[in-house]
Amino acid sequence: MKNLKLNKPTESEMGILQVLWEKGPSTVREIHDILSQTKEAGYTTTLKLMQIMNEKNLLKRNDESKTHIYTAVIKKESIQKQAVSKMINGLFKGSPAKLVMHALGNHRASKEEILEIKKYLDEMENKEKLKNKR
Amino acid sequence: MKNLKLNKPTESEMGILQVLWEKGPSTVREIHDILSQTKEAGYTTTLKLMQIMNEKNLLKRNDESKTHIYTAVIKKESIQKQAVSKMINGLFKGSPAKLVMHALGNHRASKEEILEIKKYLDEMENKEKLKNKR
DNA sequence: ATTCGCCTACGAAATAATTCGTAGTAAACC
DNA sequence: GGTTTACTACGAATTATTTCGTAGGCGAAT
Repeated sequence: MKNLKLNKPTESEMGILQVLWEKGPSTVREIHDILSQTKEAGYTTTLKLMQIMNEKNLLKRNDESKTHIYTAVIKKESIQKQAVSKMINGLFKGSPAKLVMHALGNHRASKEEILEIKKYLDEMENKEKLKNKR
Repeated sequence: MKNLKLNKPTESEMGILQVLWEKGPSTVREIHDILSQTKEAGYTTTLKLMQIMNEKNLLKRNDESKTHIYTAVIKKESIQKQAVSKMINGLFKGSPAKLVMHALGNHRASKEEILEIKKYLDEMENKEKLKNKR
């Protein structure tokens, strides 16, 4: 049996994952350079972190060449889902609508985005209706 | 000058805050009993945590009677706002709409809630228009 | 007055997460 | 060939967070 534990990434690990999701497979150096723009940290710190993440199966790596290339194993969508759920269950006590309005209230959305959301809501309502008919 | 540091609550501290927000000012015992339903922990652990939070000014307490009563100092709204921002800037890279759709996609919203959100969106659009007219 | 139950205070252990120094190695360079 | 440069490996220190045992106090019940 494989070691497929459900390891949730720590705060710093999230930082690394986000860069990997954005850039795709990368070397430690690449990740580190990007993270350095925002955050103070030594190179070996980033390296160590990524090694640990590799052990935890958050990342996998290709070490054919001397300079290893890391890839995110865990999918962004799964973390997003998990994070949204946690927030709705915790901070917004079961009300997705409250979260939605907070999100829209504090972060300007473009007209296109607003339309998109409306469309999405319409679809939800239709599905709802269909279900009730049965 | 007062010690008003910007202490962000840890994971466990969040648990306590959430109960306090829900129930209002409470004793350690009350908080602990509620947390115990979900999570294994000794009473003195909860106590210690709340004492620390008091020092950090996350809570304040009334110790007139032997059994102290704690109140959340930090407002739920401010944490919500902070959490939503973090999520939009990090996981959803600047797109509130994506977050919104994730939230609605994975957590059933009632018809009323959907209507409410639509109303909210309409208001946003109107404000937008007014602004453009000026 | 003694015991019992519940409360606070607080040190300190246990655990988790982060950070970094040092050593070793291979390729590139002079 | 010797030196410089850029990597990895990894132990171990540091810092943050969580957990709990133990001591002492106060009031109600016996």
